[in-house]
Amino acid sequence: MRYSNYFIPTYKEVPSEAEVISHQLMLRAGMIRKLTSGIYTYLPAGLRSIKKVEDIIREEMNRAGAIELLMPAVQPGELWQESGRWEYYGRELLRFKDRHNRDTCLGPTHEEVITDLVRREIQSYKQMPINFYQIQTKFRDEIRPRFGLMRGREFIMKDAYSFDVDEEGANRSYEAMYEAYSRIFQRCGLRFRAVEADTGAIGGSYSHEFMVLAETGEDQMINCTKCDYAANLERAEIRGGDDRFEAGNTPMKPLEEVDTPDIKTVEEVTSFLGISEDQLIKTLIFVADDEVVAALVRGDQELNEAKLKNLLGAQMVELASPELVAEATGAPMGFAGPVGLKTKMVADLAIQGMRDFVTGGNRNDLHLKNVNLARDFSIDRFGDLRMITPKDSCPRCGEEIKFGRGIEVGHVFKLGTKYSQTLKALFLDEQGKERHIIMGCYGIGVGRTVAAAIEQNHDKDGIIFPIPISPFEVTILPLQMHDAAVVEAAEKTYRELLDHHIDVLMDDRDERAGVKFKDADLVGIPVRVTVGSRGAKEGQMEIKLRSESETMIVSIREASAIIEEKVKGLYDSLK
RNA sequence: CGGGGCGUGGCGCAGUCUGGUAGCGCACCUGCUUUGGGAGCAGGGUGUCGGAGGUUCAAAUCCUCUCGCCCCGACCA
Repeated sequence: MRYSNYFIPTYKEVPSEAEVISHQLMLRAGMIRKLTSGIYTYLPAGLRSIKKVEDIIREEMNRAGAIELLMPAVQPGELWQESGRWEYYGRELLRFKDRHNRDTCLGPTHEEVITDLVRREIQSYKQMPINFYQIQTKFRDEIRPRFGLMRGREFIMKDAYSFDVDEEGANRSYEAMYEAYSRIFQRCGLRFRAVEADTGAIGGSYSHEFMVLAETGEDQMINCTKCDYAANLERAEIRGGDDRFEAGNTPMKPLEEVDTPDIKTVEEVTSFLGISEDQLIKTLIFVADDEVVAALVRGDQELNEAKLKNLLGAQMVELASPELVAEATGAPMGFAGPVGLKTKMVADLAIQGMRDFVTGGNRNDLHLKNVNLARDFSIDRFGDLRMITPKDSCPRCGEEIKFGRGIEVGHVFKLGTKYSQTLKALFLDEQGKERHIIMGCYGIGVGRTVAAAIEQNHDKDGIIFPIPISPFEVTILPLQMHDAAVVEAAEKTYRELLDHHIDVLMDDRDERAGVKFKDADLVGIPVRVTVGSRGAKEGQMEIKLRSESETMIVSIREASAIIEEKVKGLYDSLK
């Protein structure tokens, strides 16, 4: 490709709208432009990167036995009503009516469509296992799009769906995808980690997120410093025993009412009563699929909504509105407590060992002291409901854990029969018995992968692309376009590299040397070849890697062979 | 949806408080010089000051409404 015949509009200045480095650099390097909030045009160089990631994904998916197809972006609401998600997916699902007034939506994910296809086409155990994937534009009407391609509303995603006859087969499919994902991100030059994750709105029973390690990441995760346990924050289990307190044999003190005028928050109550936060129980009122539920956690700990949802087996949990809290407890927000409360009650395990604690009194300006389990109230169900903290230890081995941040670039789920049940995807087994197909689903954010790679690979001058996903592998900079010797040497090398199928950008613009250097660094092309008047006269040119500071001087005659070696070496380093 | 901020030439911004004929840098066009790390000089073009309404002799500036964007939070593969 010749630069003069191409389009890479670079910026010298940082656009004010961009906060994170990958967003800034993608704008500055002329890779993307924003159309409106969360919606971007991929400019030619950006598209090249995207395509390279897609190609790597295709290769590895095909290698893992998955089959590519392409499903529609526009989907009938009817299907979503059938799966039940029309109601539960929330406002992220962009809905509208077509001219016949039919409910319609833009696909944020494709479980419904693929399951519909499979239930029509797959009847027999002989047709499985099978795994379909596509690389396609998704639309999710995110509450708050941000950080450029990191969280867009319209974005390119690879989604795959596996179909198996039994649990064992489903596990094999899951493992195959897990392996494929590891290879994909390895080849993209990313430092990543697979962590256990909650299943969220997609549903299902088991999942891993592939996290690219980055301080600017939106997701928090923990990992064990000793064993290989790693999980995202929502998922991270609490080690049994960490919260065990010795209740002791001292008798329980009598229940006592205390006036707490306008004292609501944990800090206010504890300082007013002169107690520590772990002597208090927070009573949080939730709505879980239309049912009001009270969830109890220790005052110094934080409730984990994902765990609450799982414990209740609910589709959706939401913190109750102040009006609903008043209705359920008989008191304004801030005075809820378990004693005398009529709603269903669940509690974190840490509550079990507590003795003589403080709770709200379900009356305005009232708290209760010396409250005790069993004597004063009972709990419908106990479970691990709280957020993990740095003080906790690894749930597997008990060693120290570490907190980190990451960017979620991929997610693999075991879906089980969630969708094959609601959408009635059945097959006949060897005995001629009708059974539900066992599913898995697997996603990769393609644009986000490029953004994450930039987040991990850049310096003050710009992007330092891992070669497999760089828009170009090599750029040639003839510094004096009016010097025939320079142009000739550059053209010769350019032709030779093209002949060897190297992706090379020839900067044939009539620009000053500084401009060409700055642009090459900004765009982050991994191998830079410089041809200058002095060198050309002596039959030499320079090779420099974007990731290194040394420059290598080679003869024009050998240049293309050495460049090819360099390119190969960069690829090999990511195997 | 709650809180905060911002909309002035393609980009980055000043001007708004205190109303008086819209400016700077970069970019762009022409010419000359320059030519290995975002050149210099000279000349030039570029704006319904996000939109609508109002106050005023006069509005980028004051008032009302509205649209959009960004950040924090809630929320979310």
